[in-house]
Formats: sequence, C-alpha cells, structure tokens
Amino acid sequence: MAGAHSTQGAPATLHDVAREAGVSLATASRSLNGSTRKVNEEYRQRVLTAAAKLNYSPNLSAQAVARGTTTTVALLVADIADPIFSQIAAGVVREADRERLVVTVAATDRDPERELELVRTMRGQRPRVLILAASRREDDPHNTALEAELRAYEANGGRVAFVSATDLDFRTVRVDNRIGAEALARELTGLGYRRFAAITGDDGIRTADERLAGFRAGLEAGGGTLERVVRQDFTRDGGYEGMRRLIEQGLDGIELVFAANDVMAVGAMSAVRDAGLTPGADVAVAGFDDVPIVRELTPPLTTVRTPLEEVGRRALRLALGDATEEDEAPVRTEVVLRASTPGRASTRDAEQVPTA
Amino acid sequence: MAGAHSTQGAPATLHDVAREAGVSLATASRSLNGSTRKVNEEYRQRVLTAAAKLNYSPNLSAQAVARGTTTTVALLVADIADPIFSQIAAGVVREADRERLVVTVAATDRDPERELELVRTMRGQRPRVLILAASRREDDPHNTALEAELRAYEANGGRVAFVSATDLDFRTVRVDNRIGAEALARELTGLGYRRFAAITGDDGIRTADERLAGFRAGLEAGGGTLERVVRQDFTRDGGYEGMRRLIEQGLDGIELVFAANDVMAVGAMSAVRDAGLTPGADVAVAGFDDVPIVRELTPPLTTVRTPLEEVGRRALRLALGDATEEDEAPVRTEVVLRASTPGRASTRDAEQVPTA
DNA sequence: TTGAAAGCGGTACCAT
DNA sequence: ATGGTACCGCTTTCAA
Repeated sequence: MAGAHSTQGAPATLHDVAREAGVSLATASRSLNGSTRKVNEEYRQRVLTAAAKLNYSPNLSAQAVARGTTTTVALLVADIADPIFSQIAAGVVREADRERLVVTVAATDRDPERELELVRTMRGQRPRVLILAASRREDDPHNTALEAELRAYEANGGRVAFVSATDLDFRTVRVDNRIGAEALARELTGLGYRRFAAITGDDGIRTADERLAGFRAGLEAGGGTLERVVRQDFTRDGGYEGMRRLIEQGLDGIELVFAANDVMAVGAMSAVRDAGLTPGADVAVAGFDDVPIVRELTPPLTTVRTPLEEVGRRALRLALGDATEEDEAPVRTEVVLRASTPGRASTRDAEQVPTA
Repeated sequence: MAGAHSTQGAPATLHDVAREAGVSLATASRSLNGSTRKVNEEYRQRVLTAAAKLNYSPNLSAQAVARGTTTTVALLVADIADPIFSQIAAGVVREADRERLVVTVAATDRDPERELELVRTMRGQRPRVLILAASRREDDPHNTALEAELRAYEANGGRVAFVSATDLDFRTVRVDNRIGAEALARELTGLGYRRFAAITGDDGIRTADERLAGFRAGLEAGGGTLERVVRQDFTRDGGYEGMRRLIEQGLDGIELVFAANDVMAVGAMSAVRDAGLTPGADVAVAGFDDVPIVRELTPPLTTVRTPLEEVGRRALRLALGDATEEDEAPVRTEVVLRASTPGRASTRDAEQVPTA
C-alpha cells in the first residue's frame, strides 16, 4: 500500500519528508542518500516511512547541482535505427543500468558537423561520460574542433570513450577489425576463392580502412587478389550502389565481394539479385559484424562476428575507468562461414583448411 | 577562434561570465537564456562575448532546478536492438532534437515489473515527457501500480504518451492495426488463399489482439478461414517457435501463416526453411510493420507498412500537447504485397482483385 | 533596463 | 549522531 500520495501539484521534496518525519533536512538527506550511514536507526526508519508515504523521489537535477556531478551517460550514434548502432546502444544502456546511470542518446546522421554541434549541446548536461559511437573520418575538417571540445570536457572532469578507432587520442574500444578481416580472407582463399572485390566506406574511415587492410593482408597470405575496391557510404544503400557499380563494370571473373560491414553487405546482396544474379552462386558475398539479421538472408551471410552489445558495455566501463584488463584488450572477432560463400570444390587447392 | 578556454577544472559558470562581462548575474542570465529580450544591446554583446571567451555552456541541471522544469524526454522501450523499437526511438530522438529536448532511454526487456521499476526511477529525472513504447499486456498485475505511478506523474505536471494501445487511459499513438490486418487478409484471400494460421503475441497484448482481430475480420469477408492460432513471444524466437510448432503439428492444408509482426515473421520464415520447406512456395508467410530488412529476405516478405519513425515522432508531439489534428488520427498502415505470398492462380476464384 | 537577493531541491561542512 | 546553514548554478521577483 505504498501510497501515491503526492497528487498535489509538485513532487514531494526532501523538505517535505523531513518535516513529515520530524527531523532535520540534513538527517533526511543522510537517511535517504548519504553514503556512510551514521544515522540513528529509529530516525532512519521514520524518514524512510515518511518518504514512502509522500512517494518521495530525489530530484536528480538538484542532486547534480549540489553534488557537482551527474549520473548521466551521453551517447552519440550515427543512426539509432541502424542495427549496428542499435546493438551498441543496447549494450551501453544495459551497462549503464547496472551502474544506475541514465543514458541520453543523440544521432549525428553521419554528419561530422552535426556531431560537433551535438557534443557541444551535450555539455549542458554535464554528463559524467560521453561515448562517441558514430564512425568518423580521420581527415575531417571538424576534427580539431571536436578534439578541442573533448579535451575541454575532459579537463572539466568528463570521461570520453570512442567506439571505433580514430586518430584522436582518447580511450577507445578497439575491435579486431584487421585480424578479423584477415582471418576471413584466409578462410575464403582456403575455400578456393581467388579473385575478389571489396565495397568499403570512404577512405579515412578507420573501421573501413582496417577491415580492408586486414582483408588485403589475408588475401596476400592466401594467394588471392583484390581486383577492385569501391568506396561508398557505410549504409545499406551504399552497399547496394557499390555492388551495382561492380556489376555494371562487369564482374568479369570476380568470385567474391567483401563488404566492410553487414549493413552494406545486405545492400550488396540485394543489388546482386536485382541484377538477376544469385548471391553465393554467381558471386559470393561476405560481410562484417554479424548483425542478427544476416543469418536470415538467403543465402545466409558469411561474416565476422563482432559482439556489438559487448562493445557498448565496454565503452561505458572504459569511460568510467573501471575497465578490467580484459576490457582494455581489443574486442575479439570471429569468422562465421555461411552459405553466401560456398566452398569452391573445383579450384585446385581446395584442400581442407583448419578453422582454427 | 572560439577559445576552448575553460581548461581550468570546472566549466565556466554564469557567474564567471557576468564578472567577465562586468554585469550582474541577472543581466547575464537574461542575455543568454531569458526569453523576452529586455537587455541593452551593448551589455548583451558584452555578455555574449564573455560567454564565448569562457566557452560557457549553461548547466541544464541548474536550469532545471531553478525553473522547476526540465528539457528531458524519457523513453521506455522493450528492447533497443529490436528493429521495431529502434525505429520508434529514432523518431522520438529526431523530433526531440527539433524541440531541443534531451532524450533518455531505458529498456524494459519486456518485463512489466522492470517497466514499473524504470518508470519509478525515471521520476527522479522529472522528465517533461514520458513515452512508454514497450508493448504491454492488458491484464498485467502491475498495471494498477503503473497507472497510479503515471497518474501521480501527470499530477505533478508530467506528460505521458503510450505508443501502442493499452487499456490504460492516457494519450496514445494509435496505429491502424485492425484496419491494416483486415486489408491484408482481404488482399490475401483475393490472391486465392483460403486456409490460414496465425502466430501472434500473448492474449492481452493489445497490438497483437488488434492485428489478429483485423485479420480474422478480413478473412471472414474474403472467405478464408483461420484454422489455427499460436501464441508466442513477440520476438524473432517467438516467431520461430510458433512456426516450428505449426509444422510439427502438421501444416496440413494451411496455405499461409500470418505473423503479428515482422520480427516474428522473420523467425517464422527461418523455421520454415529449417523444416526443409520453402517460404512462399510450400507455405506463404506475411508479417506486419514493414521493417526495412524484410524486403531483403528471400522471398521478400508481404507485410503491412507502419511508419514507425513517424510513430515515434508523433508520440512526442502528442505528449507535448502540440499535436495537430492529423497527429490525433490513427497512424495509417498500408499493405505491401511481396513474393512471400505469391498469387495462387490455381484457386477457383483467383480473379483479378483491385489493389485499392 | 538593471542589479540585489530570494529561492529551486539538495548536499555537506561545522558546531553542538 | 544531529541540526543549522552555507552553497551548488541558475532564474526571477522586486526595487531602484
């Protein structure tokens, strides 16, 4: 029977509670929120009872001003509806919840200028932590301004964490992009593929670059060649357009197209079908990230699993400073071979390749 | 050359700005944030200059305490990573951004108890708006407590908006679930389908119930029969399990399975394939919502388009109270016929059906 | 118009 | 341990 009694007009304040309990403001505060308990148990009970009766809930804003610190985590993503970012966000929210922190989200729509603007706006919240998960370009003209902004924020006691690598020197959740892509390429050459193309993000997007570099290295080791590289937006439509162009120019011997992330890969597969070809049969496709949906495609997509929720959780831990050693290490990725890259039995060296 | 000068240790306060500009606190406040401008232009400029120089950014928490009102929108979803909710969230965030409001998110994980808990927690933020987008059950035991909580919140000046219908009487963004499902059923019978099954959410989930009821009505009108109904979680795995059971029991003449949302439909299609059958050919499948990914499936999924981002935007407008007449009307849905429900030419009354 | 000062809801120091 | 009180950063009334 906890009465929702504060139906008056304004929520009960600590003052109300103190009065109701017949104790001082200070005691009420200590009973309710004070860290080290040094309150007479009887008083304490009276305060708790009064608080319950009045349906008291401490005003976070007021606590924030008084304490000089908030319980807010500010999260910046490129696009909330994008499965990659929504998974990361889910991880951040889950971890924040454990730490009793509140998460605020904003979307940059992949516009660096907007990102900078948003970071500036977010300062008003005085968030304890600022997580930047919108994939960024290394050579963006706004970078210096962004860095200045973030440094100032840190100087004021804020903690910054990036989700994918940048050239900016802040705490960063690193993903084994290079290693994962290299492993993928090795597996693919092991399956008998030799001639490749890649659809990737703009030059300068670190994630894309790392994945491409890793893929290249793996091909080299495995005897494959990367015959063409198309750069597009890091989106479904970018992937579609990239594949469309590849096909338009003539696939012409290319056996497999690697898209630098799954969202692009989805678009790429769609373009293959729209061209009247069959993904997997006419041209193999591989992606990166293993977002849940790609298992459901036909054929299911070969990709490199990235534990995106874990990435989100880590970003928060890292920013908070209570990262374990494990948290500091790059996030491991894992190749997942599926039917979009069937084995090419016909190729000469299609021998068994250990999946290790 | 806007100097990020506040590299001291704490962000510049309005006090600092006032001193720097050689004016009073009040004047500084009025110049920077005051609504009606009644400040001498010269002073005003001095304040603005000082603010820029000190890289001043008003402390939102402090403003909230002083004003007695925040600029926060609290959003509750079932699961941020779920494409349905992430799209709604994207809409809320976008609209909030327009209104210069900050969005905080939390996930209920579909647990009504947790939802109640979260609502209570959120009170601490004193959000101006609380949007509940986690699909709820009508008969949940926590409902009365939730309602009490929300009423109290409203009594304190808060605005509540629900995203899908409940029996709770609050502002609600209504979706044409019934009409959409009915239209879908009509189209499907028009295509020659006669024998149906449905996979839906638990009885009591309004969205699921409305869609099922609409579908039933449409079948009746079109001469189809709903031979079986399976109830499962409103998730991908729920859809999978539902279809698995249907197949296990023997499809046995059922031509088309309607899943009450696309996420379930995705799971259902997967189960069809895992059973060695071909969706669309052996059994047709239809969903609801038209999340972006279902176009990409093989076969592409027939569904009922729901403008989810718009739903999110509306929820905020509705809560804010600046909803237009259009905003008050139910959100229109639209049948999208795709290859997962091919026309059945063989059926006797497979005549032309106007798509109107 | 401007500035002094009284709050807003809390926290935390300092005597008692 | 408890209560009085200064103070957090900002808004807003009230006089001047």
